[in-house]
Amino acid sequence: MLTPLPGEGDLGLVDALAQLTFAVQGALGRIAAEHDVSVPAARLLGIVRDRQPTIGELATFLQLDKSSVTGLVDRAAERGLVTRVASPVDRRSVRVAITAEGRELIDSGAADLEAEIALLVADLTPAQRTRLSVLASRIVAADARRRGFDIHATRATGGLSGGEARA
Amino acid sequence: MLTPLPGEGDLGLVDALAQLTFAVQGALGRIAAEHDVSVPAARLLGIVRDRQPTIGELATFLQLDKSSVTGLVDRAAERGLVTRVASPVDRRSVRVAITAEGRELIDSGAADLEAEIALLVADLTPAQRTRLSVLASRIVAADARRRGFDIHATRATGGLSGGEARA
DNA sequence: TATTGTTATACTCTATAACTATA
DNA sequence: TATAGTTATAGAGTATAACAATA
Repeated sequence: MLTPLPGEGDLGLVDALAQLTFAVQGALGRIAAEHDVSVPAARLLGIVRDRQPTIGELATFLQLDKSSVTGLVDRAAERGLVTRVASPVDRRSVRVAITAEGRELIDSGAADLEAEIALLVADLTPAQRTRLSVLASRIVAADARRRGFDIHATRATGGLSGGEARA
Repeated sequence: MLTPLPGEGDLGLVDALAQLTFAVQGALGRIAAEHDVSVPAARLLGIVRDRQPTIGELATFLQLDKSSVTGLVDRAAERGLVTRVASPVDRRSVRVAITAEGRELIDSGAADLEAEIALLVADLTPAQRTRLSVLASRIVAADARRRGFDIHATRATGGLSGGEARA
């Protein structure tokens, strides 16, 4: 048993985390839809907001195949949200950069997400919110470490960044 | 500010929750893939594991369009994981029931998920895990209430059930 | 030879609109 | 008329396999 003596109204750790996940993903999906982008596209913007990763790095960050990232970047580029920048050192490689329009979108979306999360945790006391934040951070940091990512490179990206990595 | 005085290593509530979400969804995705199903299909199985909802009810639970649910059920039925049962009271309506094969798959997947979550929270003390479970449960319950769902109808579905509803 | 990225292809998921059949 | 569900269609996301360009 993962949860020793689950109390009244406690779903148990597994169900509680899974359902929390669906609730947060739902919020992300609604916000992304309001801005006419998909969740993966929003996540891409969250990452390139602070970096200019290569396609391969993005594939690692997002745990997707390179070809999937090609398509993701294609569609975001068609919409003017990102651009491909030729690498000066390796002519096989490209770096993905955010545009002004893309930055505007992700900044606005991040603010919306903060508001949605505030709603979601409205029932918790400030102390409980801090506790949750600390516990979630610890889990994410451990997971990132396990996967070889450097979570401390993370900035406040509105949470749309997903896993962060060191180049 | 949602997070009063974020401490060392604290990502802040928004980023911590969002990234936790991606980590859990990643685990869900890996497990589903191991069983050769998609995450939405696994979620469908998690719901029909304990109920025989109509297409419309599923659409409400999953926050999807009816036509999306039709496709989801079509593909799951082709694979022998669920079946459509004619409603005796309303001949327009169908109920979706899980098959023995579907049940086997979801039971096995739920066990895998429990193991993955255990890994994810390996760094936490038992007391911290309980605390996290309680906080997450409270958030999910409040969200469900807000959306008009009855979370207390929930059973241990391996967390694959998503939002629960009263018929 | 190995790596970076793209292309071709196929499947799943999703929504909108139009439809059928019941109620 | 209204409701339950399906079909037709289109677009996004994803992976695999094969490929071109460069290292």
